Amino acid sequence: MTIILQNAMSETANRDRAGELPVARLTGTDAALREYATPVRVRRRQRLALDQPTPDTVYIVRSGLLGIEAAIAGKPRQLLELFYPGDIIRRANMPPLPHATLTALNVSEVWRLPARGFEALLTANADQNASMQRRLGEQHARASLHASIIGALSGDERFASLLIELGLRIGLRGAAGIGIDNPLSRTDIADYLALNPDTLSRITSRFRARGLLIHLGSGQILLPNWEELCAASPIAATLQALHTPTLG
Amino acid sequence: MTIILQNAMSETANRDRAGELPVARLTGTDAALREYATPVRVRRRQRLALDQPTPDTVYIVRSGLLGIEAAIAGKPRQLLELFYPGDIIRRANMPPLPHATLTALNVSEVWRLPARGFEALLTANADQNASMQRRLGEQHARASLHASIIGALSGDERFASLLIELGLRIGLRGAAGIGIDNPLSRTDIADYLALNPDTLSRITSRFRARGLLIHLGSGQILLPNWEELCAASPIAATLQALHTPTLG
DNA sequence: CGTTTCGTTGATAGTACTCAAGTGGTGTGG
DNA sequence: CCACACCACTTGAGTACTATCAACGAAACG
Repeated sequence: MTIILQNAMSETANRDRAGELPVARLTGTDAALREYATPVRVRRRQRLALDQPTPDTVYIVRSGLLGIEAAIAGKPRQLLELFYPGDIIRRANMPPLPHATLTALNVSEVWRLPARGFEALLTANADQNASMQRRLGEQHARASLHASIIGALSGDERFASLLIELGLRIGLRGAAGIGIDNPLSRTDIADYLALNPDTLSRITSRFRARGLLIHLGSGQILLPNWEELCAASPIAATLQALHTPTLG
Repeated sequence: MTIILQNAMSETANRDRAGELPVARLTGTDAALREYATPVRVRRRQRLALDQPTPDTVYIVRSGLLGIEAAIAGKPRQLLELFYPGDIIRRANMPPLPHATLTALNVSEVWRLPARGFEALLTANADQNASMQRRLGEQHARASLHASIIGALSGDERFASLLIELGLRIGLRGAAGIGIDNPLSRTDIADYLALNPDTLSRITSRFRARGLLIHLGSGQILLPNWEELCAASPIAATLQALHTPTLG
């Protein structure tokens, strides 16, 4: 099965994807951005400084997968938000919760900008400004949807929604289904979906029994039945809209 | 008690507040904004068009209190986000969920701008751009915190957090405690906190028994013990940071 | 003054959490 | 090569919390 995945043609091969090599092609606006930015490569589980709100560094994801962690006093750790290539990360957009850290969930490359440079870039270039605005709006929509998922969906539905999101973002279409490489750890998923790790384990067992999920080992999973997986989440259409790259 | 509230001096009287008269004083940036904007007055429960994502109208709250509602298929209605004076509302920042509507939760005034006018405003004025960016960032932080609240806190803690938020935003400090005028309906609160209305009723009963909440009738409530209320929420400090107006 | 709507409360059921024991894979040392 | 420890994960039993359903009470409205 793994071989099938590796050789499979992906329908989404023309866009950035977590876990792949950093994109080399630069658009015009990317080149302008590059002048202000410092490229930073991070390994898996590496943390990026996010504690001090005053300097307010801006990160722009080039490749890989990152996440914001935080913990409310006396409560288990939470994974607040996931960041994909193109996303903009800054402390001021996150709630001032204790132990808020930006962590690379996979090997990633980000561009680091001082807040002043970011602001200067936006005011200098109207197109750049509009595209950043649009991207921040998408991220806001995703954050709001995440609250909706946690508040309204059952555990099974939450997990199905995450699998759909990951499939759309970093999935590779193969003959046996959609393969996902290097996903989040079980603890990460539990923290993201506001579930207990034990409960999540029960859910994954149910999904395997239903034929929705196959564990391939070493962090590789396979989604053999995309149709039925989408049927298991009441927001499959919304996820499709938010996690498919806009062509414009 | 009502009289006490009406005559009470408020420590926060110098800022916009829901339920009061629209602010009349315009700063320089406000005046620039005003050229592009159409003022719209809405009564309680009035809905504003938000369905079509293409024209993407931008609303800026001048006074009052509004909220975004949505419903996932087969699930109860949700109140995704609350908007206070100064907030920026646009469809593109919200997830594409069915039945998404913008509703005035109190008598309010908003400024309506076409998306093009909003963009033009931002590119024309760097200060305006920076301040809008900052505001959108705050709103993002609040949306993210809301997910955190729903995901990690118990029903009692969620309700305490909402009372603190409302107290900070629209509360009037009186001799008997902090009074709040015209709050959300019971259903609104339940939909916002991702709780069942019946469960919420039990929680309010507990809060009254604990001396944290007094119902005054006709939508007026009183928080007699702010200290203890803050102790009932693990994120009181975070709420304070996000819902106190920045002096800059 | 009836009707309607909203809010409260009790009994019951469902779901997820907690704690604990068990399983499987991996790496290390004998 | 095997024994062992270690870790992540799984699974079972009991518990806590919230949802559901139904009945009741109170306030608003015509």
